[in-house]
Amino acid sequence: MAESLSMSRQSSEALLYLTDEQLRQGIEAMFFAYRGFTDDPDRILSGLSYGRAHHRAIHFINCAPGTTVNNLLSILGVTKQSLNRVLRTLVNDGLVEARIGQKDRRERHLFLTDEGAQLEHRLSGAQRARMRAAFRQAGPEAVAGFRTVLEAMMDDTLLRHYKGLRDYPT
Amino acid sequence: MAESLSMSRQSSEALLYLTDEQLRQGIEAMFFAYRGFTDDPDRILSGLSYGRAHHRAIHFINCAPGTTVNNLLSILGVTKQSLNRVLRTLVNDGLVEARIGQKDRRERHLFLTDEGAQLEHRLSGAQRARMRAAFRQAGPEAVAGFRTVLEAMMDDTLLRHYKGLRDYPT
DNA sequence: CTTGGAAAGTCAACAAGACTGACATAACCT
DNA sequence: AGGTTATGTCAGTCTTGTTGACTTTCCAAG
Repeated sequence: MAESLSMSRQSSEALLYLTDEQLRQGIEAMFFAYRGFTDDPDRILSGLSYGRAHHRAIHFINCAPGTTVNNLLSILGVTKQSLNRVLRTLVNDGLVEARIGQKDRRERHLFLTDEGAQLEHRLSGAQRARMRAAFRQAGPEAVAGFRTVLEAMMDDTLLRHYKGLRDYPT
Repeated sequence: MAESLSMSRQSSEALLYLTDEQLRQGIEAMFFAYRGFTDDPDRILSGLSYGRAHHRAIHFINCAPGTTVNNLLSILGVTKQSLNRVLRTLVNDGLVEARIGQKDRRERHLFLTDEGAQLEHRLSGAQRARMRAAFRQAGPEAVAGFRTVLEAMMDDTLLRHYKGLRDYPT
C-alpha cells in the first residue's frame, strides 16, 4: 500500500485494521473459518442422507421449540418449498413433530422428538467442541471481539433474529 | 443453565464465554454473519449468471496470480471437476487466462484478464465495504479478537493456506 | 529408449439444495 | 361470503457439489 509509506507510524498502526490488505485477510479468515465451522457436522450428516439444510432446521427448532414454519422461514432465509422438502423428510423420519396450532389451526408448531433431540445434540456437540477449543485458545477478550465484529457484520434483519430468538413463545 | 446458579459470581463471569449457551450464540453468530458476509457479492453475481463458486475462484486467482489449478483446488477444497466447470466458463468469458506451464506443460497457470480484475474489484469492493463498516464499528481490539478466534477455528490444513497464501510463486 | 505409472486437466452424468411459478387446502377475519 | 394468511405440493430450472472415465504430459525404472 502506497499510503502506508507516507503515513506516520502512529496513524498507520491505529488504522492498520482498516487497510485493504487487512480487510482482505478478514475476508479470507471468514471463508476458511466457516469451512472449519461446518466441517464436523457435515461429516456426521453425510452418513445419514441428510445435509446442512437439515442441520440448520434441527438447530433452530431446538433453540425455539414450537416455532412456526413461517418463522423458521424468515430465520433461515430460504423459500418455503426449499424448507418444506427438508422438513418433510425430518417429520417422516420421526425427528421432528409438527403440531397444529391451538389458537390458529393453520399454523404448525415444530418440535424435536426425542430422536431428533438426540441427533441435534450429536451435531451441535461436534460444533460446540470446536468452538469451545477455539474460544479457550483465544481467550475471553478475543471472544468478545469476535462476537462484536460478527454482530456488526450481520444484516439488520438477521441481527434481529439473532438477538431476539430467545423471545419467541413456545 | 443449572450450573451457573451454583457457581460463584467470579468464576461464572470468568468462564462465561465457555458455557454451552455462549457457544450456541457463537454458532448462531457465525451463521448469521456469514450470510451477511456473502450477501452483497451474491447479489452482484446473480445478475451475471455467475455464482459464489466463481467469486471464490476469482478471489484466489487475484491473490495468487499464476497459481495452478491443483493449488487452487486444495485451497478451495472442492474436486477438480467442480472447479473446472467454473474455470471453463470464466476462461470462455474472457475473465481468466490459463497459460500452459513453461516447466511442466501439464500445469495451467491462472491469471485474471483486465476484465476479470475489474469484476474482482467490484465484488471484493462490496465485501470490503461491509467488512470495513463492521471493523470500524467494532474497533481495533474487537477486530484483533475476531481474527484470533477465526484462526483458532480453522482446520490446520486451511490455516496453512490462510497463512501461506502470499508465498506461492507467480 | 521404451514403457508404465503418476499427475494435471477435461468431459459426462448425476445428486443436493437452492430458486420460481402455479395451484390446493384449510383457517382466519371482516 | 369473500379476501387474506399459513401451509403444503408439483413441476421445472440453476448452481455447485459429487464420481467415473478419459487424454495429455511427465518421469523414472527397466
